Amino acid sequence: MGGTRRVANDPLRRQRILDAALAVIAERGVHGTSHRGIAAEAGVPLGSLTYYFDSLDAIFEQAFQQLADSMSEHYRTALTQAGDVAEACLAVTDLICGDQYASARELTLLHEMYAYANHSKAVAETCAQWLGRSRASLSQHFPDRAARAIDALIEGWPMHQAWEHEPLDRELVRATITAIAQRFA
Amino acid sequence: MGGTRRVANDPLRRQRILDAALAVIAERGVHGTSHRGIAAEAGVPLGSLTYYFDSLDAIFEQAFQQLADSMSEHYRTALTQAGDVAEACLAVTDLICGDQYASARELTLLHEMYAYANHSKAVAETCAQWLGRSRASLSQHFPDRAARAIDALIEGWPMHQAWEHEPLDRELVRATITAIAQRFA
DNA sequence: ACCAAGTGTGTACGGTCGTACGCACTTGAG
DNA sequence: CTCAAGTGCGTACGACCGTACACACTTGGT
Repeated sequence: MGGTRRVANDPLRRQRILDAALAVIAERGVHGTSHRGIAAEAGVPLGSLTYYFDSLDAIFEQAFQQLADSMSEHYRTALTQAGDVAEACLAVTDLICGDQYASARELTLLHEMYAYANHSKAVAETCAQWLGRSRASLSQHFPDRAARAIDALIEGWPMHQAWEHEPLDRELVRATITAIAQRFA
Repeated sequence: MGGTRRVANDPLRRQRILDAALAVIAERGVHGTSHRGIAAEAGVPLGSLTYYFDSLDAIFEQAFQQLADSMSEHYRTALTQAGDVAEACLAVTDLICGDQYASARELTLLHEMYAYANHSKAVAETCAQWLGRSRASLSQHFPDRAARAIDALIEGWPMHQAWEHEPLDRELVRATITAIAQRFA
């Protein structure tokens, strides 16, 4: 029953468009991102974008959703690998200081996502989910109150660092995390 | 010597344009802000914008500079009024939880500024200055290491809160600040 | 009074944007 | 093979954008 089934010729194209969108946003910001820029970056014709996505806003929404998903996942694995609280503190320190979470590209994209979320209901929801998942990862090792405080720190420290000229003091970060963990143990 | 001196008819106009720019950015984001939108908000003709400012980027740069200045000032007075470390901890708690620094409007504008700074040398410099001044205010009461950690928290916590549904736990914030202050006393 | 020069604005132009849409191509059912 | 239906794309259109600029207005010096 139900009509004939057709198969997409290029099922990866949709994904490549989303990747290209994030690349353009990282380089030029949401304010400098257009259908044509994304199409050029992805190497697909302009018509493809309107075929796969309803609007430019829809592209942003789904691209940011993908960003949040991949960051949540990275976040989760980093904390799941930790065996005890001490290791968890170290994992968090790496998250803050390392080039993994805090790479310039991811930080830039995060800023763009937060800015965009203030004007998009859908992306605001994405942010809320990403927040919830990051706290859930933290809760594997820390009590709720500590998780909240540490989460705020993970957010704020790399953001501050983005405008700083000197590198982040790794030992200072570790000591701060440990102090919070002990305070709310 | 030097030609004749002329006087501006409306010396406040420049300032009103900058205020209008921030209003439009807060409401529609940088990506939705145009010369015409700002002109309508300020109640001035379109030509005024190109007369007072070289380009739209220049307007953004100066509007964000003004934002950073006013926030730095608010920040500084809040901390200067504190008499000792305990009062400073309370002042910081207010900064994080209160509606003053953390009002939805200021938070939105901050997100927009950070996002824009990744693509503008001038605004990046504005961010760096604003960061330096906030840490200087903190240094009135806290040693350098504590100031850095607390500063990160002030940045991250309200940002996190923006996507949270329940209100911030004021007592948790105070306890965290105090713990950091004691750890690096 | 007259003029040079600074102040302010309405309009228009070239360009880019988001999106719609007609058309070619592909494919599986009959 | 035939064809209906889904897939994919080139092009075009109306809207809006940033900016330039010609032109009026105001004012201080002479």
